[in-house]
Amino acid sequence: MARPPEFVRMKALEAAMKLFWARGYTATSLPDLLAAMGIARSSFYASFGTKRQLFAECLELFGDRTLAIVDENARRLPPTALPRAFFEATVLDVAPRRVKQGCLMVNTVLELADVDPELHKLAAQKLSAIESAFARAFQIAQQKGELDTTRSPEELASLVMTINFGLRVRSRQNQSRQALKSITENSLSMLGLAA
Amino acid sequence: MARPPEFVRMKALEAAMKLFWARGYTATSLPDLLAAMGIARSSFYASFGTKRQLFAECLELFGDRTLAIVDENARRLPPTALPRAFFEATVLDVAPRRVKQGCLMVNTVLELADVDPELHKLAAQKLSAIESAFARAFQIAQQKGELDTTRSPEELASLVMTINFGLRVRSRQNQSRQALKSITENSLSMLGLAA
DNA sequence: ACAATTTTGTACCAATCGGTACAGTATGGC
DNA sequence: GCCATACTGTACCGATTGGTACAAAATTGT
Repeated sequence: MARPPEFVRMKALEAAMKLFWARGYTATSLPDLLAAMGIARSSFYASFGTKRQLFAECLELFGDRTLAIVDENARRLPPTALPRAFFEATVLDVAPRRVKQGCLMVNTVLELADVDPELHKLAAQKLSAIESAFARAFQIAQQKGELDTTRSPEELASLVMTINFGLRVRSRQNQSRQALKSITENSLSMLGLAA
Repeated sequence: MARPPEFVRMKALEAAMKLFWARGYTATSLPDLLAAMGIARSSFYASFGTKRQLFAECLELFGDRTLAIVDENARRLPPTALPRAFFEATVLDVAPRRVKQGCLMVNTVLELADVDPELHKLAAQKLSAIESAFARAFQIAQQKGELDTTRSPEELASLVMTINFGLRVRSRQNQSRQALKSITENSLSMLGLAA
C-alpha cells in the first residue's frame, strides 16, 4: 500500500519523555520537542495529538516502567529487600545525567498541582499505584513472618515512598552520589530494612 | 516633595510570592502577577525590575522566613524537639490551601533545575542554609549529651531535611492532614526524636 | 508504472509572552 | 498656587506560544 508507518513512534515518544523529564511540562516548547523527537511539526500532530496528550502518554510510559521495576524485584527478591533494590535501580545505579532529573511523576506533581489538575491527578495516581505495590509486598512479608508487624504494611509503604520523594528532591538538588547513598543507607536502617 | 512612596511594596511582594508559590515560575504570567499584586504594569517594572528579579526576591523572602522559623524554635526549644516543631509550623499547622502549596524552594529546585541554573542555585542554597541550622542545633545537643551520637549532626540534619522534602511532595500530592501527621510521627520515632 | 499513504517543509494563524514608552492623573512638600 | 514625584492606563514592540493548512516529496505494495 504505502510508506512504512511509524517505526520511530516509540523512539520519538522516548525522546519526548526525556525532554519533559528534564525541563518539565510548561518549559518545554513545541520546537524543542520536534527537534528532540526528530520529526516534523505535521507528523507530530498526526501521530501524537496535542502537546498535552503527548505529555499524558509520557507520564503513562514513565509510570509503567517504574511500576515494572517494583514488580520485577518483587518477584525475585524477599519483600524486605525491595526498598533497597528500588532505590538502587532508580537513584543510585543510574547515569549522572538521569540522577539529576529525579522522577518525572514527582516533578509533575509539584509543577502542575495548581496549573493542570488533570495531568497532576494522572501523575499522582501513578505514584499511588507504586505505593500500593510496596504495601502488598510488605503485607506478604508480614504474613510469612519475615517482617515485624509493629507498623502496618500501608504505613511502611508510606514511609518508603516519602523517603523516595525526599531522595528525588535531593537528586534534583545536585547532591553527590555519595550523599544519596548515605541517605539511603541511613533511611533503610531506620526503617529496619537494612539487612 | 512628592506622593507617598511604596507603602504597598511589601504587600505586593507578598502577593507575588504566594502566586509563584502556587503556580511556579514559568506558569505564572505577568498579567497574573499584576492582578494579584494590584499594581499597574509600569509600576511593576519601576519597583521590581523583571519577572526574574522579582522571583529571586520572592525566593529570598520565603527562604528567610523559613530560616527564621528554625532559628526561633532553636532558641526556645531543646534541639531534639526542633524537627517536630518545624514540621508542625510548616506542614501540619497551616491552612489547607497552604499545605497543598508545599515549599516554594523545593518547588523551585524541581522546576528550574534544567531551566534556570541561577534561580535553581538560589533556591538550593537557601535549603542548604536551613539544613545547616539543623546540623548546628544537633551538634549542640550532642555536646550537651541530650542526643545520642550514633549519627553525626550532619547525617541527622540530612535525614530530617530529606523527610521534610518528602513531606512537601506529599503535601502537593493532596494527602490528608491525617496522613501527613502519621508520616511525621512515624518519621520522628524512626529518628529517635519522638519524645 | 501506478496508486496509496506517510512523511516533510513551509506558510500561516490568533493569542500570549515579557518588556518598553509615554502621556495623563494623583498626591505630596513647599 | 507650584513643582516634584509615584502612580495608572494604554498603546505598542518583537518574539514566541501551541496549533492548522496544504502542497510536495518519499516510500511502499501491487
